[in-house]
Amino acid sequence: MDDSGTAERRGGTRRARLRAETSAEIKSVALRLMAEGGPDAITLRAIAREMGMTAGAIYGYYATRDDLITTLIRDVYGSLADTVEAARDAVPAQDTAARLLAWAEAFRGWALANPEGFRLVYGDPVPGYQVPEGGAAPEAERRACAGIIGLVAAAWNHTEPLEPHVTWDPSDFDPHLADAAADGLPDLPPAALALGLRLWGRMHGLVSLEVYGHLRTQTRAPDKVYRAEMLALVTSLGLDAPDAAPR
Amino acid sequence: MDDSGTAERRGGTRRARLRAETSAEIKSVALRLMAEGGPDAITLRAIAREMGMTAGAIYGYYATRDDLITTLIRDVYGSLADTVEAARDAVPAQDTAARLLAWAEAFRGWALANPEGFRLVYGDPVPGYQVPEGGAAPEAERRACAGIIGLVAAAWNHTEPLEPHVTWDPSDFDPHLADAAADGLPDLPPAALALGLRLWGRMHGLVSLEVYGHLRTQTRAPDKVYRAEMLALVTSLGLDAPDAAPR
DNA sequence: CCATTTGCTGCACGGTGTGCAGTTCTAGCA
DNA sequence: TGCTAGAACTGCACACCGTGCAGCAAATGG
Repeated sequence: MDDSGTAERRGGTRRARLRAETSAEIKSVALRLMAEGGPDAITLRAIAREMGMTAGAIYGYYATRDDLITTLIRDVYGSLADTVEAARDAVPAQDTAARLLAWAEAFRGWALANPEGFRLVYGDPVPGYQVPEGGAAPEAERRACAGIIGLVAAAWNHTEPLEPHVTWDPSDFDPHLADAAADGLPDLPPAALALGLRLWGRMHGLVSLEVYGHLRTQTRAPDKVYRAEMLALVTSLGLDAPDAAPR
Repeated sequence: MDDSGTAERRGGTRRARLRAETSAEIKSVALRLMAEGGPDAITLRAIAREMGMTAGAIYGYYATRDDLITTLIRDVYGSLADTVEAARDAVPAQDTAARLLAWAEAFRGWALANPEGFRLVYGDPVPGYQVPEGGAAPEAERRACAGIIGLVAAAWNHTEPLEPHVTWDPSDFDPHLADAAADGLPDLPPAALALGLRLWGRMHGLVSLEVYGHLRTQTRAPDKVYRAEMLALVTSLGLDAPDAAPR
């Protein structure tokens, strides 16, 4: 059925292909289980049961349960980064305020649509999982940070005069942070990096409270609260905030 | 040694006292285990082992493991509320900006000193734990919210003109929220409640990112970032921010 | 002094992650 | 085409976990 002899030339041998498919199926089953029953539902035995295998068989694909979780985090964080970047890029590049709002709304929307994914990425992912050194998904996290900092950079001319004069040192930040954000932007001052992280925290705060159920006990309109905060954020950057109900 | 007959009149019989002590010891051992080995270390068997008992014995004090966790959350959240309130009250009542900053710094300080407690309260507390309906510690959470909203109320005269005009409905918020904050404050407009929640989120965001290890991979000075954000927050309320380095 | 209540043990059940000996199947060579 | 090395998988074991329950011992209270 297949050219076993020369198969290695065009994308790996049949064995390797089957292996990759099984590995991908493990991940997809794990994600499905997580979506259905929460992060606690990710158990090797459940995955194996679903696939008609034994738990031990998974150890042929992932050295340990935490390795599997780390891979899942990488994938999920990547999908988050894709989502917010797509939302941003659906808005004309000139309208920085709208791009920032689109990013922020997409972030909250993704988090509420994938609460398990949000917990996986930003919280205690799963019983007993230990985040590996250097973070679980450094690449996607840098993408997210770079995206926000890029928006800050686009607004920086308006924003800089409004910022309090705190003296920053470039060494206060991860070197990759400035590099990733500086796509065409010659040299962004460290204060802008700090502002980017602050914006990140500002978006993360309300969304995190909401995902973990702390906000809904206090208000019935978390969306309005979040939107008001994001409008205030845009204003604080010196940008013109659109009207309250743009949609 | 004690008057067993009339003991019930002054604080419970000897049996009840011993029972209360054992119950308290269970909690303290659980907290110690959590501080040493993370939230995952809170297992009934480990607690019992530490106390020279059997796991089953704990069921005489707490109906289920989740009940114990809920009690722990209540205690820990209460200690957080105590800490931030004390820090706020150590500052003269007139200086609202300084009181807010003290609150914010105490919040971050507590979170970094008790990361497990922070996870317990604001994150997935422990493997498989389900937050009971209405939240695990509604009383302490209301205290925390009321504290922030009280600070907003104290600043409201300065702040109101700066706020964007979003129309809020009083029914957007939990009725208890306004009640708890309105200690002598006759009727706080809903916009101030919304602002309080937004401040809560703004403090929570950076601290949460830092506790879960997302901030340190991007910056070496999370304290500076947080402080800058809090100074900007104070300014955005229309208050005079103190100098950058008050201590 | 005795009956009752209470606290606890010992054990069982089903669940978990993790290894390892042994078996089955398949890929690739002769 | 047949054969063999090795990959993939099973079955089982171990040590944990939360949770119940029968039974026992001690403290309590009349």
